[in-house]
Amino acid sequence: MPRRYDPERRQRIIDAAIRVVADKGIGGLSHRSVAAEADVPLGSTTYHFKTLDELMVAALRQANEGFAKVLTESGLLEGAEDDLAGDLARVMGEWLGGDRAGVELEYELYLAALRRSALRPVAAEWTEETAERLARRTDPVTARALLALMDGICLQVLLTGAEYDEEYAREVLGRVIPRPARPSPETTPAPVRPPGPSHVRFPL
Amino acid sequence: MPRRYDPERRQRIIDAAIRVVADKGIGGLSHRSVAAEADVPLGSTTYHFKTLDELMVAALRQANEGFAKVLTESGLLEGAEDDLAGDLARVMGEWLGGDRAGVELEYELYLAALRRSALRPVAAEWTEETAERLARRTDPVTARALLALMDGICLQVLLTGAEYDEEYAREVLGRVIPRPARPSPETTPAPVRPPGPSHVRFPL
DNA sequence: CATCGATGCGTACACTCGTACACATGGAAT
DNA sequence: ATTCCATGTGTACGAGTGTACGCATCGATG
Repeated sequence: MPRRYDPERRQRIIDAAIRVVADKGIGGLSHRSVAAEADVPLGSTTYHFKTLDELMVAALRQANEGFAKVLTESGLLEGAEDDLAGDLARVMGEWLGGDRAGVELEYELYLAALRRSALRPVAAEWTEETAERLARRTDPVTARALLALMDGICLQVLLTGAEYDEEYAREVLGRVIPRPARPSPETTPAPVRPPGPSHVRFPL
Repeated sequence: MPRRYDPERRQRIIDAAIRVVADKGIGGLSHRSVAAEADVPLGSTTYHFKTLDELMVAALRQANEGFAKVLTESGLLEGAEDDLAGDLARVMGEWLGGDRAGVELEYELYLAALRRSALRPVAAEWTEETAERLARRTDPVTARALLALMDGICLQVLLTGAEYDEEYAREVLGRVIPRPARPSPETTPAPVRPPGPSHVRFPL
């Protein structure tokens, strides 16, 4: 009986759970499948995580760091440039274009909160935090809206199998961001920017 | 042996499947659970739907009509008024405020397409069609963006347990819609009210 | 009437699941 | 040194699963 008193046992189980969800989906998540993937006996997974919900909470917490990391490393949050929409569209592109399975995994766990109330606080926490970080380059309301729109765009891509269109994303994200009020008090509400949808390609 | 040769057997099975998903989630969907709910023998469900994917496709197709119906009945599509954002926000409010379980059901089936490629064409079809209908009151690009944003907003509400804020929705939806540059005098830039991220309630 | 295919019905098999529990082990506290 | 308890291990049980298959029943076709 090797490997007893493994101090990282718990972490290894979480990692294994993430791998399981990544390639078999949430439906394939079970104490047994995780135990096999982590190469630990069944009793070990049930000991550390009494219920699958507990395990999913831990997995979601860890998986959530995926996009957060991309966001951090993009330097987008420190940047002070004007083109926030373009930056976000680019980051989304990198995220979606990179480890697609990882993206699906994150969304699958995130969306699981729809039915599993145990996951809701974690999902809420993540939304809260990300919106807050985003708000550094805009205002809280806009940050939340950008987050919602990004979610919607990603879902359209993932659910329908469409191609991600960065130009399109940049365009519509830009519309959500209020233009910095010009000093001239005259340029009333007009969110300006001629919509010119003519040159925007559609994801099919 | 009553009820043989039931011509509506298939439809009744689909209805039962929807009820099962509605109150036990997709995880609770099985040939047996559906058979019990529809009050038909097991063999009947397996006969009409060889796989659960087939059954889910049928269920999703039918469930998708929920929001579509709300959209139609709202008269939003025929209306020619200016406040499309407000109309959409109102409709969303009605939808979310009404049969909440029904909404969760629709999203659950819709989101299931993330992992089940069999559902993707159906999801894509629905998106396509709804965007098209929406485009009657704006342009195709905007329609798609509105759809994405609405999905994102709904998900934030459903996943985090937050309250739906119609005013907020109206505001940000409005930003996505390009204003036909018209010199209307007093339309204010509408200062924003945050959705109050600080007091998001958790269920439970 | 005879046949045949679509549909319905019941049952059985092999499998996976969560859960429970009894037991082993070793570090920490006393 | 002894005790205690968190942790790890193995096994078993009952419930639920998809699937397959044989038979029953009807409608239509010839």
